[in-house]
Amino acid sequence: MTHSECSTCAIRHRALCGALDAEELQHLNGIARHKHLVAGEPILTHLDSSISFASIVSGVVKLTKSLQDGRTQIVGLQFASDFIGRPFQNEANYDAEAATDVQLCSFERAAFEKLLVRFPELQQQLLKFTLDELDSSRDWMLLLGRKTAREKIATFLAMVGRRSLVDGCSAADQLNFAKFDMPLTRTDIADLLGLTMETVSRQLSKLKNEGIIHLESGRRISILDLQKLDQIADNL
Amino acid sequence: MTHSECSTCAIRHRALCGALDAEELQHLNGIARHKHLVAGEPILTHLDSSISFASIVSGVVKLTKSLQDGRTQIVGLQFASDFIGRPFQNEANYDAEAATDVQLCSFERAAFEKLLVRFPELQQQLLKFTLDELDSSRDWMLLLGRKTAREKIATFLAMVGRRSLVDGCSAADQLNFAKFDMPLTRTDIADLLGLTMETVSRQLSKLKNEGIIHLESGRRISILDLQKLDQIADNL
DNA sequence: CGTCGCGTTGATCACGGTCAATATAGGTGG
DNA sequence: CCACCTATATTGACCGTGATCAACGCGACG
Repeated sequence: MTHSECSTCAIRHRALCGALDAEELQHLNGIARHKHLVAGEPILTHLDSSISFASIVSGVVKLTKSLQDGRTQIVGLQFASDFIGRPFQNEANYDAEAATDVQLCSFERAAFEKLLVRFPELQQQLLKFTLDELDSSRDWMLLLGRKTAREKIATFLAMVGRRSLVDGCSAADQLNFAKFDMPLTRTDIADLLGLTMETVSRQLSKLKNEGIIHLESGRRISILDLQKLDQIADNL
Repeated sequence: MTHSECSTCAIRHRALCGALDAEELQHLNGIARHKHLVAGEPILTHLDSSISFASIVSGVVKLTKSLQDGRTQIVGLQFASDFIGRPFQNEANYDAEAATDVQLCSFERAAFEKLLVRFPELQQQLLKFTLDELDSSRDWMLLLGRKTAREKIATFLAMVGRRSLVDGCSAADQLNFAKFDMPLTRTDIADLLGLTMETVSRQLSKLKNEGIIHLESGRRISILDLQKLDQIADNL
């Protein structure tokens, strides 16, 4: 809940605020509040959007939609430097919740929307972010509509693996190996890929037996052959 | 290929240009070119984006993505007044093609992007459009990942049916009935819903036998009970 | 040490896919 | 205007992937 200094912020140049110069940044900093959430905490609901807007400083956030009978689909995974919230509309049409412990840099709605009008660079950055998200949601539509369970799992592992290479800043020059803590439960993975958790578990076991990945203690995963995963993902 | 007068344009107030006042509109009009495409014609490819940006004046455009082996997913359906193109990036990561005959109001890339910087209202309108598209792509992810074939078809029919109520300006006050020409082939519908065209055909026949819709001559469809479709769509 | 949440594995089932035959509708030329 | 042709759509029989139901394993924590 403190005003910390933006200039030392880990996501200063990758996040939305990266579009602003030092002087403009002061205004954003003035309305920013840091929040820490533990895994499972809701961030915003289609009913109550307690936090209007935020940049993710660390951790993973899942965006979900559900049918009345409980069937759930994760419609977006957000990582450090990603933006959360639905401008120009009081309520989002999805729920957001912390998948891991999460640190947010959050903004109150009215104040943030004022800055959006005042600084076109900020609005342009938000537009770029939104266009990128739209691109990846279209990739995901192809996955959900047309890929097999095996291809889905491979696509997902390659994605998370690559992201951990970047974030973890690993010295893996060969770029064919990754080791990370899976930020999602098996059920979450199922809800992201449009599968059941049993199918997720089976497919992971299969990849393990084929020597493509290694599963130690539930959450800890090693990708032994990232290239092979890419091949499986796109059916090459 | 003519400069027509924007003030008489059918989509003047619903499309991107709706954000501009008469004077600003002159600048946009100056770079606009009208194009007519027949069904099946490509609009932009991830390889060649011959038309950089455009508003749809009439007709339906489908955005598709494919795997190497030919499996295809429609990742977006665009109607009159919708915007086409990928700003801030030379190539889109999808293909766009005319699903029906289409009239476009198109813009050359560099000129349009200049206007985007010059008129923040235009950029804001584009942002709003993009956010709306992101919302509906998330709705579609829920459909693709979690709905049954029957629910998918019902959702789709209700969507197209409602849209035809608006466009066709029908006097259907009861709002429970719609009649329209399906703009997509069965294969297109299958690619949109993540099904095969056989399953699409079977589900349509089933709805027909249940008296919820009426199928005359392939493309012409009547929705006899729109409310019932909504119930099926969301499993109420 | 027992409980609880999470994950794995097995047996069976059903939804939707595949392959194939037939039907219908536009479209073209005689 | 009809005969023909090809696209597109419907229907049927069968099959396979992934869902469902259920038992068991395992680790964390009180």
